[in-house]
Amino acid sequence: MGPLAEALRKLGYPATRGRGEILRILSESPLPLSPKELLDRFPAPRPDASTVYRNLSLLVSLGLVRSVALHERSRRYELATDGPHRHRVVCRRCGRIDSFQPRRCNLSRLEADIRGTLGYDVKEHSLEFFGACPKCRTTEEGR
Amino acid sequence: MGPLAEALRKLGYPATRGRGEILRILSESPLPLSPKELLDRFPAPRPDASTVYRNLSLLVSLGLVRSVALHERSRRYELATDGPHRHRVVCRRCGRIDSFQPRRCNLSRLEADIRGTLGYDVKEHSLEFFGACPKCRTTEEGR
DNA sequence: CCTACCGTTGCAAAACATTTGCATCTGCAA
DNA sequence: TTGCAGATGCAAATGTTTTGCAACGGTAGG
Repeated sequence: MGPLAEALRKLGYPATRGRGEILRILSESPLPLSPKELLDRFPAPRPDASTVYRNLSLLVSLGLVRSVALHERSRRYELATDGPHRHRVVCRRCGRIDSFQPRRCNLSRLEADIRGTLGYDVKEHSLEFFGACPKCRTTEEGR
Repeated sequence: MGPLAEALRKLGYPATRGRGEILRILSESPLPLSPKELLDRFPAPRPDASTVYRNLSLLVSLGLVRSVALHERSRRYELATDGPHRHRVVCRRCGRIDSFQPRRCNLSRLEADIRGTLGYDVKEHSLEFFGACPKCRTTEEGR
């Protein structure tokens, strides 16, 4: 029984198989997954889609999982428990996604500005880059 | 006939009423709008939702409009033609959205890193902040 | 100003994503 | 081992976005 079961139970929620699998699958994926992709990677017996949605939203509200918005039709999800968050780079041409960990987010200054100007207490941010991946870049040059 | 009609025609697409209205409505909104909100602000006769979707995707592909992802169920859209892009601050509690224009995006260094490390030619980025707005902050303090 | 053509629009329906109600089942604590 | 709160499966509702098709409208050329 992993630390996730522990974390869940500590928060007062049963550590069911579905929840454990979601956390395991996300932890094994280098990229954030859509609910559909997540479901596809479930070992049999697969839970119902509604169960996956319900659990994702529980895990998000508990802070164990976080959503990633890549301007697609559906959201993606990643584990929020290992280390600082990651940033994404998406290829506009072929859809390839890469992620990287910033040395350090030098956005604290900007966050302080926001607090001063707009009065928000900023707790999180998300930052995504869009462009052309190495492969598509060379293809694109012949335009 | 505005400069938008001109821009459209220059690109080989008819400047229809629907397209003009989308650009006008977006230009008058301080915040990015969902397709639904956009439709709600159309003066009668309102176009069909499918027309709005079709035109949004055309305008995005032409670079006149851009999508904004705020981790919601549907995307939002904003004008891409006036000045540099804006960043968003979203209140996790009440959903309030504010936007601001960064003095300058000091992300060029990060973009150079990405080019060097991952090989991407980065053309755009989006940055959103999440937290508690002034009003919700005071409410929250009593937790 | 008129015409023909191509692309756009409305409408209906399909496809897809997400949420909800309810009866049944399961994890957990006593 | 039992009881109960909460989780799950299933079906259906809801919301979002896409698509097919026939009718319509904007534009360029006459």
